[in-house]
Amino acid sequence: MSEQITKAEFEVMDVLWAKSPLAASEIADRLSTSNSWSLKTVKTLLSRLVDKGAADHETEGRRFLYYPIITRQHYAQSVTSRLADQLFGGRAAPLVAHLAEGRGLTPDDLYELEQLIKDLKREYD
Amino acid sequence: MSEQITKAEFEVMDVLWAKSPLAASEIADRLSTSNSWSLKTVKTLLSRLVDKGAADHETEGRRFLYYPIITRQHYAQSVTSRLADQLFGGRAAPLVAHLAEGRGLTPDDLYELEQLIKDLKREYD
DNA sequence: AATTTTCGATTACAACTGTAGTCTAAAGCG
DNA sequence: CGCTTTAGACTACAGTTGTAATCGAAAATT
Repeated sequence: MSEQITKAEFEVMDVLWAKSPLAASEIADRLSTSNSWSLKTVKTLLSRLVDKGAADHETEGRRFLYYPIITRQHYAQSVTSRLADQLFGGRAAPLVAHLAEGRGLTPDDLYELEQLIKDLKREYD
Repeated sequence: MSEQITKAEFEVMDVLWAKSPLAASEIADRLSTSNSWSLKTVKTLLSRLVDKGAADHETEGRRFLYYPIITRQHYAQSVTSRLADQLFGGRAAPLVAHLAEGRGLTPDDLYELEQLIKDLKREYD
């Protein structure tokens, strides 16, 4: 199911998550700020994403317009979940603690988290 | 610096984090419950971890006793941080939200988080 | 219509990973 | 003191990933 999306492939997906459908050349353009991949490279990555079922394309004239199949939500969730399981026995608090320790959460972060927790607690009634 | 530790290598590190120093055969034994790797495989993984600077060994008689160089703390922090950056622009709340949505946080998780946040807020005074 | 450009498809190729096997020397066994 | 076991060192080999290049067909240009 949820296949291994590699680091390079993720960047391509991130472009598609921001806007789709897009042609390969458009995707390459949007990636050109962050990377220096040739168009060929981007096309290879796109093919692999299609093979893996993470994206697909429709045909427009003689070129393809790509769009994501798996959602960013879904992907984020599965990766986060896997990380939490592996590193923290599935518990959220140590994960957040590590974030806090590693880089400091801003007061905004804390406020946001507080609200989130309030909401989640309300669900338990 | 903090090198790429692969999935298989991580499992070996996890054994070392639990107890060290250990000989290769002991490590293989401890892994045998979760995996079915041959001793050779474990030794290869150990060598690679040493190459990557994640572990090292001391000599005892004619065999090696391995121990971790990078700590679990450090590793967890760097992986968590990278994930948060990549997926959530470095913000913690969406990360927790995803955990919550994906699998449900237990009331205990929430309580723990609440305490953690309280502590962190206190630091801002 | 002939030439150039542009697509996607196929192929390349080295580094990294998973998963060992072989080689060599030392250590213990008989 | 030879024979077997055991350790680490070195080698292997297919699959994945990063990073393209080449090929053949269709489209655009001149």
